[in-house]
Amino acid sequence: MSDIRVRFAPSPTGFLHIGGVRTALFNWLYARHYGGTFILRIEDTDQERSTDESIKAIIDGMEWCGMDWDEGPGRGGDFGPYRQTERLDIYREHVDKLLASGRAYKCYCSPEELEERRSAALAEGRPPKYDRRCLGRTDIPEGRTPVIRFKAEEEGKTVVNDLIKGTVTFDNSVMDDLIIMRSDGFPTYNFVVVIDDATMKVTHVLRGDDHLNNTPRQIQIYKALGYPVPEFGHLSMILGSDKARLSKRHGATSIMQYKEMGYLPEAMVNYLVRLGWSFGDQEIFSVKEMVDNFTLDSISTSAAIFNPEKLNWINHHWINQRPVEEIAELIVPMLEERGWITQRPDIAWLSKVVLAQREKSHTLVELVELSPYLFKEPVMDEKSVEKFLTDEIKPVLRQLIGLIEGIDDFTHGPLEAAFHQVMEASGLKMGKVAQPVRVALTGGTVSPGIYDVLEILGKDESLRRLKKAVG
RNA sequence: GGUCCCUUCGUCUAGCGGUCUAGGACGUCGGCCUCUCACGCCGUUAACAUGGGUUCGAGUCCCAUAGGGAUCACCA
Repeated sequence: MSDIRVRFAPSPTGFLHIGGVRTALFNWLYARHYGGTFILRIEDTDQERSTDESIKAIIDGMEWCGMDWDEGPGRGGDFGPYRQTERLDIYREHVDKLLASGRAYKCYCSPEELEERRSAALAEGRPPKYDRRCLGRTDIPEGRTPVIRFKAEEEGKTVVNDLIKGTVTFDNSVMDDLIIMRSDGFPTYNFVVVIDDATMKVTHVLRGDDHLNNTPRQIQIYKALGYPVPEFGHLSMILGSDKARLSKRHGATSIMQYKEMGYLPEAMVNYLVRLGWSFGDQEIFSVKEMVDNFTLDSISTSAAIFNPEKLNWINHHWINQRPVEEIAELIVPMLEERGWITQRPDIAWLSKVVLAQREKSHTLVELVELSPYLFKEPVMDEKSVEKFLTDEIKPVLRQLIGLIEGIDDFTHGPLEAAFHQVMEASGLKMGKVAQPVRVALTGGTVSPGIYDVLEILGKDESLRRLKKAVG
């Protein structure tokens, strides 16, 4: 194992977001490619919004995608705990250290005062920066619990040598003294993320580029504490079709929603990896190919728009790649949900359904919804009945019924022979015979190949439907 | 508004100074195949944001402008 250590650190305030999955994926791939360690850490210092259900959603999503972590919830590790609410002592220790060294100080300004000064500054067009009035303050106001601020560098520049964006320079004068511990005793994000990454010995921080602006202040904290500064790599965001940050109004954003919509994890991961990463002209990647070829230098710097059509295409590809039996297993719950089956179906039989329908399906849900007539009485489409189940064709169908009744091996070969016999006798072309049969069996004009439909339905059911159609 | 990031077909992207009259993929459109619908196959469509430099030569380097995004909380 190399000494590369990366992490994915979501906050459990909702479901696992598509953007988060992509960030996790890049970290995971980086770790797996170089034989490093992948850490899952739960950032739950926001007590108000964090929930256990969300933690479960994150874990479920990660597992569904096949991203396993080496350290973190359920796995343990030498640098835990891996939930921030269980690390409060560690943060306190570091705050004290900063306080002692003079790199942090107590601030008694109330939120109201701060807000007042903030808006005043904004109104005058000045940057809203904390004026340090509590730095070195000796009078302690009664009845106020202070926050603790980090004393930022006043002069010079802080340089981020970003693995993806390149060298980014920030002027220290734009950074103010950020609050590292709130009055309720809970530390804040920009502080804990540093402590966690430092104490967990994270070597590479790969995260969304919405954090790029936070990086210089974090670097200052690393330095103030004497910790080595990790490498940073800031991934650009995933956008919706209107170039705005991906959100609910662009459709599904939760990874598990995609599972429910009938997407395969290998398809999601394949699609997501190509959003911002490329390997020549290759579009289709197995997990192994991704791991083998993943490097940071082929990550693009610009934001990418999430494109459902391409996802569909990739999902279609992977649906057709999986063993049919596995797809059959995956659609069982969907069939149950719809009440189309009441007991566990025969997987060998269900696999035939999958085989017949998967080519035209972008998702598992589509595959299922293409097939109601294979599970229950078909709904007869009036126009199709009128057009194809004519009086002229009925004698032909009766002949076919007669022939079919004599078939014991109800499979493609014998069925085809029966059709050809009927075609010869009637002088009709395949299309003229197949369409009426299709309508009789499925209620409509769209279905898999007619022999497949017959075979899936089976002899008894096929004959029943055909007889019903000829009256 | 300040700061930071980004800018090749509608979309994802290849391109790392000459091989680019810019390649692939999704999508679109057309065709072939065909028992329907699809799949598949073949073809089509369409882009270097703009303006200056640097260079013998720029999609590729630099600078402006424009546009987009992010961020400026006792959220993460």
